[in-house]
Amino acid sequence: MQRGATLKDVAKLAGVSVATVSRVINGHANVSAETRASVERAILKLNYSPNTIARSLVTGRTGVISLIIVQEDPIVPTTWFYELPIVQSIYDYLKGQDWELQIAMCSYREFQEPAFLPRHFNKRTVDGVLILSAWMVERHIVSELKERNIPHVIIGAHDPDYESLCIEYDNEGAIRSLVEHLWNSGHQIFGLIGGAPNQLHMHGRIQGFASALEEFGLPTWNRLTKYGDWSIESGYELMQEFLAREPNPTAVVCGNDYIAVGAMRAITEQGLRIPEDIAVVGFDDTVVSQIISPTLTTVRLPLAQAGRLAAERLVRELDKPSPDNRRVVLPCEIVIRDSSKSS
Amino acid sequence: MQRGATLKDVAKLAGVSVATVSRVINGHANVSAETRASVERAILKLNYSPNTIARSLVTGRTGVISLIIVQEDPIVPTTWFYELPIVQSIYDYLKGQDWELQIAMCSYREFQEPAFLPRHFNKRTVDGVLILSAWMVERHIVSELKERNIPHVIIGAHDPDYESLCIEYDNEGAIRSLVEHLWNSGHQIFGLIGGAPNQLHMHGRIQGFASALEEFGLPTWNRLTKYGDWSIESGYELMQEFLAREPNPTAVVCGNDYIAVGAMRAITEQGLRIPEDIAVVGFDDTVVSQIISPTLTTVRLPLAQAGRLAAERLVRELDKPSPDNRRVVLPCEIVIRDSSKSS
DNA sequence: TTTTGTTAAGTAAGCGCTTTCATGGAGGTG
DNA sequence: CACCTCCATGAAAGCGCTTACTTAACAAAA
Repeated sequence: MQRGATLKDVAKLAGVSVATVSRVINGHANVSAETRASVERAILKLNYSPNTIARSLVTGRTGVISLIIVQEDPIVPTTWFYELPIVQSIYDYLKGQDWELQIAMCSYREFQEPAFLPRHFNKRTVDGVLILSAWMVERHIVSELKERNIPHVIIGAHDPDYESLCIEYDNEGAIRSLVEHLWNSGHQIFGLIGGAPNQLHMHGRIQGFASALEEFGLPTWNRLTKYGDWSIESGYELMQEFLAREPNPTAVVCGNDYIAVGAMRAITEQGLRIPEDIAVVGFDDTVVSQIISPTLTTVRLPLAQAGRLAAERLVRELDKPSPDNRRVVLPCEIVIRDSSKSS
Repeated sequence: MQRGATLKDVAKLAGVSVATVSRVINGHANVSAETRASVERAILKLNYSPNTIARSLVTGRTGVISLIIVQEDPIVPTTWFYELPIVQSIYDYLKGQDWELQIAMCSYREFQEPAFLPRHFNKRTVDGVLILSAWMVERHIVSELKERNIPHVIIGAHDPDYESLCIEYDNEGAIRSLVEHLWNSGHQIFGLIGGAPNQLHMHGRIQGFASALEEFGLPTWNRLTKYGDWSIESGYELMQEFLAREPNPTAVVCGNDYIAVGAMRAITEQGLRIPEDIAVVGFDDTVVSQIISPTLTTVRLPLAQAGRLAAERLVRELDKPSPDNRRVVLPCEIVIRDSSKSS
């Protein structure tokens, strides 16, 4: 870092005091037009720009927001598809509002450790925090944040008491739409192949699955469920299990697109056709859903919208702390493709 | 941000001067063991941690590194697969070294504007910069950085004069291996479907393609090339053009996996078989290469390695500025799958 | 004994800014 | 003309830290 001109230099050149220069810079009233003009001339001449650090020391604000990306443990590269669109939209918004973005990544285990936040804020000096997590944000984390008086917004999850601002996806509604779509095509026996159920996403999807089938009056024995992880392999294996014993589901709802790809593989290997014999739907609308054959019906999460909204809310909270309505649940869009089209 | 205990508080509690406390914190010599112990006790008792901002103001260092992610204009979501692994590996390394990571994203057009860097460093106070770009980093950017005395490393590209530290991929070597592999399977007529040739990646791949074919003694008319963008659609259309007129290539090298997917679609639509009639290879080893049928031969870029290496070098430079060897070219691994297997 | 060196600790300046308080002049009022 | 108000400006404190300089104590050398 090179040191440029300071307030003092500008003041000297403009023939005024540093206080006046500071007033001009911060747009305060009570500065005469001529003084302002001469100060501005001096600023231009010296190519002056204020030292953010010094300013922060006085004001106690840094203009930096921290984004904590909470990840699987160990990290699963396929979750990356999910994270960058959110980062992008957060950044895009923050850029327009003149906030800086600092990022941190950690596993959900690390994140849960009581020592995590103290360590995190030890060195870091930020005004607010965005938490991108697929897991419940534990109570002690919210307390810690409150205690330190750091505004925060949770993206994709919530805390047990819904105390924090949070932006979530309507997983239940999405699953419900999916089930409705399949129901309308005449399906009666539904299978669910889930990913790790400790993730909140999955939790909502499981709930939605059960309640939708209930709503349609399906007997309990017609709702088959299996849980693995989020991989192609897991989908493949669990689908094989479904196929190994009666009753076979005629429609399979998968926790994400990768699981669906695995399931489709298992189905076609058995010589069964998709969607004629078994319909398959996924979740997340990743690029694979358009490439796989048949193309995969799936759910598009409003990732960019979530990121932007979270950033917006945090900035609003930072500008003037106010009790805001706490929870936002964003609707998801179902994307119908060939893997579930009724013939 | 909540204000906690200060140096002064610690000094008072320990019955010493602030200077002594500062010496203890920074591990300076000339502090007696008892004094140190009592200061440390006071620190613990007050749960004190130094104010990074105040420290930065004095030392002129912030402990923050900025990562500038330079993107297509408009943004193409499919490049995200590329960026996050790099961010991840950078972060992982920096975390261990106690550096913070601030990120910025911009289009390559914005990045090239003379006003970009001044504006960027206006507010931002960072010690070093990592530039993730697929385009040549222009001379004036390097000068600006030099002038401001900000160490930097370029990832995935370079500047015209190779003045900056940079980490690149051996695109030429990768293409050469690919061509060699196809040559060994008996192919004689090669097609290349490229993405935007203004990207340095593509540049290296084009070069490598030409020189490899030269090396194998192929006549010029047997090297067919077409350029579009990086999308499935582009690959599809350009492949159709290849198929529309003689001579048809028997092996097609694509600029990335998406282009390859499009090309494969065009080929199978014509009733031709892959790889029997035409072999196809891609680039980037994205998840689609494993999902498409037949599975796609492709090239795996050492993304994580590049990110880590870049971070390492920057930190080393920051710790003790030293003329380092300037350029690193990382080898890529070719991943042979079904789309190019000789029968 | 006096001088010099060494070490532990303190004093105080200052990093570049914001902000409170003080000041003085211009203008308005009775 | 005395008084008050209002406004533009300046002086100076202080945000929390590092560090050059100083001091004091004590030991070793002369």
